[in-house]
Amino acid sequence: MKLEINEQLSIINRGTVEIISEDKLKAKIDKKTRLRIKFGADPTAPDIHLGHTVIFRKLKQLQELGHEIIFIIGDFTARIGDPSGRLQTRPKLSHEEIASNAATYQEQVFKILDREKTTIVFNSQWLEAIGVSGIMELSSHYTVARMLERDDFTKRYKEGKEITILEFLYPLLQGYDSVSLKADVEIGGTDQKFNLLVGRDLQRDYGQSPQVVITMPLLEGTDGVRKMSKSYGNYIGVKDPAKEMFGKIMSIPDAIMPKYFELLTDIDVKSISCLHPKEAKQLLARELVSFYHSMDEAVMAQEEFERVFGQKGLPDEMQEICVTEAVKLIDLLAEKGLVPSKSYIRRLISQGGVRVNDERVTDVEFVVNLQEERIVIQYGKRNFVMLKFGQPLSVTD
RNA sequence: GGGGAGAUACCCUAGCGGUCAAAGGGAGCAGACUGUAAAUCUGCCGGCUAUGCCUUCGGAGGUUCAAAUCCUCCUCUCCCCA
Repeated sequence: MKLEINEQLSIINRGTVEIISEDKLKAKIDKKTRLRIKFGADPTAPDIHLGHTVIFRKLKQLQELGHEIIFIIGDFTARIGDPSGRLQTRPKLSHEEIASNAATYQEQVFKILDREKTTIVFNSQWLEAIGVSGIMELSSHYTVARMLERDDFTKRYKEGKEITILEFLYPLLQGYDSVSLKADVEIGGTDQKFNLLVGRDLQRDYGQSPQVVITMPLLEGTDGVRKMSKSYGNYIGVKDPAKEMFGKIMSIPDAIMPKYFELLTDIDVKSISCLHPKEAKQLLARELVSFYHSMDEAVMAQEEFERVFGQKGLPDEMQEICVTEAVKLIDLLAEKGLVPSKSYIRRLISQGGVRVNDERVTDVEFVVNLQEERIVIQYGKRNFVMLKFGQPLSVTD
């Protein structure tokens, strides 16, 4: 159970970008076997994607090493609405939304972390109480010049973009969390480095031993370039259905595959180097789908993937639509809300991206006739719909 | 408080009275090629009852036959000075 310090460190080191500092971490472990490890997240968007799991996996490892994971739900900060987006202030979340976000968040997090061994706290517990005088006290511990050292602040400042005071407050509040919790270690993405360091400074100012900071790499999304994020549309959600997850993983560029293996699985990266990239990617996809769904679903997802994209076959489940009379393809898809607009589907057709029963449709005015038993429409690379002859749902009008 | 610059489609950015649904780049989508990889080539990329019509260039008014472009007010952002 209890490992040698060096063994512990080698586990902790795996995949991390930086530990500030390793010596201090060693000293802390030496002194106290069970460290208080802090990680915070705002429950603004409840959907967790693989990018987030990089850190959760690290927390899990630390948990297995016997340390205490303190998971902060930033309900207070979420309520203010994180302004770092840019021009638009995010809508302020209500208590109910935060509560429900926090709940779905936890449900996903505990696919990785051990619920029993995780302490969950809400930062409103202490931030609610500090009040204006608390903020004043807190802000006196840090200077504007130091704030502006932060990369993105510097950049925005130079580019003439706005920075609100609230944003200056953020690192301070986050740092204050560390003070309140007397954290030994705080872990975060590399983009959090500054905030994590502020925590150290504040702890020192408040007479505590500064926390050790561990940063983890940001995982690129399915485009392989930008960090995985819901707003870039390049994310793979842990709640994504098995088949979708499988497909998304297959679409990542080869170049970032090793990184995915390293940060998202326990598979030895070296062991995949002899595989054909496609094989390796399938292994990756299977591994992840198995973890977040099940082995069976992973196998099924792969089978279907091969069939649909390898052999141009059909998925075994498709959305079904009931039709009662001959309709124009365009109207059908647009009215069912399957495509954003009629212009969109028109374009798709004229570009050869639509097939009806495997035959490419070239006529924009194409009318679906109901002679055939079943009609399968493929629009775009991965969207399928099956038409069924049906009775009208409602006769009244 | 004073002075200056600016707000353009998902993002960045041109346009500065008609030829503007608006150049260019990125992202995205589709086709070819493939391994739903990369690279490359091609096309698309506001909406519609579609050779035309409608709504868009921060907001509201105004000038004009005609406005993203000119004027007025408003909102917001940035810079310089205090």
